[in-house]
Amino acid sequence: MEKKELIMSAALDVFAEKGYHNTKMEEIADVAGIGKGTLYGHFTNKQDLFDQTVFWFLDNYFISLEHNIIEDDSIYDTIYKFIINHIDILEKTKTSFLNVLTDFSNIKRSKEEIFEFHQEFLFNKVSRYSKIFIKAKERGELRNINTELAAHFLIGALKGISESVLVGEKIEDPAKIAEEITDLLCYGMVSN
Amino acid sequence: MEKKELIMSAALDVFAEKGYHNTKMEEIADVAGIGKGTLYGHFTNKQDLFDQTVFWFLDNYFISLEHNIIEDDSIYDTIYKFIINHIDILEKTKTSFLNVLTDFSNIKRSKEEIFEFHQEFLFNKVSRYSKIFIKAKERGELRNINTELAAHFLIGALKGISESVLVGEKIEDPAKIAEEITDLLCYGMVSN
Amino acid sequence: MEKKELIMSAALDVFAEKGYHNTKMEEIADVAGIGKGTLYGHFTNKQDLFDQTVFWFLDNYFISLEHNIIEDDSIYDTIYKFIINHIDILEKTKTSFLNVLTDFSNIKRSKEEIFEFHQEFLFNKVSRYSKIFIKAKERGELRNINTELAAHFLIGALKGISESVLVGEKIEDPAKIAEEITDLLCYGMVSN
Amino acid sequence: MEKKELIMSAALDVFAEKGYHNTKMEEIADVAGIGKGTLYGHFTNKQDLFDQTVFWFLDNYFISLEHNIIEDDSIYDTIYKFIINHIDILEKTKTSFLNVLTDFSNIKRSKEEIFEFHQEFLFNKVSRYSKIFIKAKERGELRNINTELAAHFLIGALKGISESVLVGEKIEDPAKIAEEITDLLCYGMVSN
DNA sequence: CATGAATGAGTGTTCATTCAT
DNA sequence: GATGAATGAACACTCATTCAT
Repeated sequence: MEKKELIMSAALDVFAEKGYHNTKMEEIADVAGIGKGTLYGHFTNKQDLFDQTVFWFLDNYFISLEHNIIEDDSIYDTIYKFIINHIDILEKTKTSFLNVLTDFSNIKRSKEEIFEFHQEFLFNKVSRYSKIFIKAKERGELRNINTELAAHFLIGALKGISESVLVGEKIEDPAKIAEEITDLLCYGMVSN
Repeated sequence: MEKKELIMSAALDVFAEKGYHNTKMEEIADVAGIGKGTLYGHFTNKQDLFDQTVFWFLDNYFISLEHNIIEDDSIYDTIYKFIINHIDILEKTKTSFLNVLTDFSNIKRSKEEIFEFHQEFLFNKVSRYSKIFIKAKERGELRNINTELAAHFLIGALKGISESVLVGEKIEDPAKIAEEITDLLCYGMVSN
Repeated sequence: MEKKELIMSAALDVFAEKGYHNTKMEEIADVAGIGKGTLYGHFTNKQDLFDQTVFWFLDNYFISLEHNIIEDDSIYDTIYKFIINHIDILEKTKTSFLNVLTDFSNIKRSKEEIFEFHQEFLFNKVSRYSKIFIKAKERGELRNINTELAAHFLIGALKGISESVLVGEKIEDPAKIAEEITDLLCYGMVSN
Repeated sequence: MEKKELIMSAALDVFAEKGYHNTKMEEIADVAGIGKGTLYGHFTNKQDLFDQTVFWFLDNYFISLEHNIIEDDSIYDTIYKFIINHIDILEKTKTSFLNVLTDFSNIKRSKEEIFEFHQEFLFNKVSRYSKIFIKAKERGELRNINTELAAHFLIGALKGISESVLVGEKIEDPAKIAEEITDLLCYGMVSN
């Protein structure tokens, strides 16, 4: 792993555990096992380190999220694998990094930057999740639903899982949760 | 409005716009039109002001959320009114205060406090939303679904709406959004 | 007791226990059982309250110090009674207020004020103690010693007693201490 | 001189001149010619800086106090040299730091800390001064006097000298003062 | 290129003092 | 005159960032 990734990996851990404002550059350096000054050779400043770390994490997250999913998978299988993969990542990163993402808007930025960031980040996030629904719709599996909305449902559920983990709960049966989410998303809640 | 509410109202605006760490006590005082020192006559410290403001907002939020909803409303009508009310509150508070809530865990607290808070807050939040699904289930309107999960779906959708507003989008047609959400939650996404 | 003395009495207790800078005007008011604002009806400000309290205490202290001492007393008897009276006052005020006196110079004042105060206060203090030695010298009881110096010896001894009390020690045998001090001052320490 | 001593030296000057509570960390930094933040690299906080400075000063003070004193010196010579050394230190430090010492108990501490400190500090101080009397007693030079009491006499006299300096007086003739103090302590004040 | 000692701008909080009641 | 809610100046301390080594 190159130095820059080493730093982002350390930063990910610390940011995720403490949030942006409670994370000290020195602690990141300590966790990375390097000197404080070295951070500034790779990143302009704290905000830059945070931003790059988040996008680096997201890239990895979305790649991992699609692990094992193949083109032909039904929407059911796709979501099911999403959940399993998500829980897997949660356990690996040992933290609910997703929670940090909300921090994004709380970093001191100008209104314009916040706006721009949200545009980019939210679009990025939602569109990534929407993708699967759009594909399924194209395959004719789905009714004419609002795919973005479905993405938000899914994100809400994943957030709920993350929060449970954050509170210290152990995910005993990922398969069951995956089934419940998929079932509810697919068939709705009303009795026939 | 008594002084304490005046302060919390100002705090709500500022916290929601800037997040906990970027909010200066002085600014809250300025917005409230009072002196900085006066804040400390009503709240122990910044964190206390934040905590009380959040819970005060939540209480009002949940009361407003149930506005117009009557006992006999079907689950469809209940959710529909939820959405409408939520959008209404969003516009009134002019901020997406819900986003601040995530800040909660990011304020410097001991692990134990974070844990305790999350237990209390998340349970509070989820259970409030779950309630309507539990009731509907009791009335026989729903399949044997996981009501907490449904709550997370709904929260995800509401969060999505909030984020849109945060990004500056205007909610053109609340009714349509309400219908979409309710429809998707009720009937799922698969084509029968 | 008139209001002003009531206040000074309360101030004495609090200043003596906590020192000037750790004493809050509100606490003095509380102890005096009056409102905070009332203090400012009797004293210009905190410093004025402190100054007046100190001089008021000193006046009482020096009066009490000479309790029971009569014109004809020998220097031995005079010092002996001084010690006894000093210990008595210490127990009554329950604090070693003398320690506060050193605080005088530590209050924020201009160089000139500090100078002026010290001139007045130290002169006052030392001359009061010196007086007895001067009288005794006049009566021919003493050698041609430096009376101010003798006063400092005595003050040092009294300070030592006060400190013992401050540390929590109980003065078991005032008479013995009084005898030791007087003896040492009178006859010196060398073996004839 | 290493950085830490440089800081304590500056702190000594400022604390001695203004007292604990009127001394700003920034001023100490200014006097030391360093940045405010640097102080915190060497000391935990203001109180820690004060405590360490006091004990550092005391160590140096007591070493200097015994300058030139040799084992065989009579009690007279020992005290004489004490006074001369004390005046010498006073002039070198240009401040009456001894006055600061009284501040010790006035810094905000818990009752327990004050107690513990006094125990340690006073014992330290008095026992250091007592030492010379104890030794002289062992050599048979002295009557069976209370050595602690003699120490308090001496401390009182030194305090008196310090106060004179504080008030701006110049010590014209240290030798004379030393003689007077020693004489009075040795032979007492009563005429044969 | 790496380091970490040094920096100083920035902010939460205290408390003497004021003044409307 | 008495009150105590309101005020805001003042200060200890933090931590992102720099730069000499």
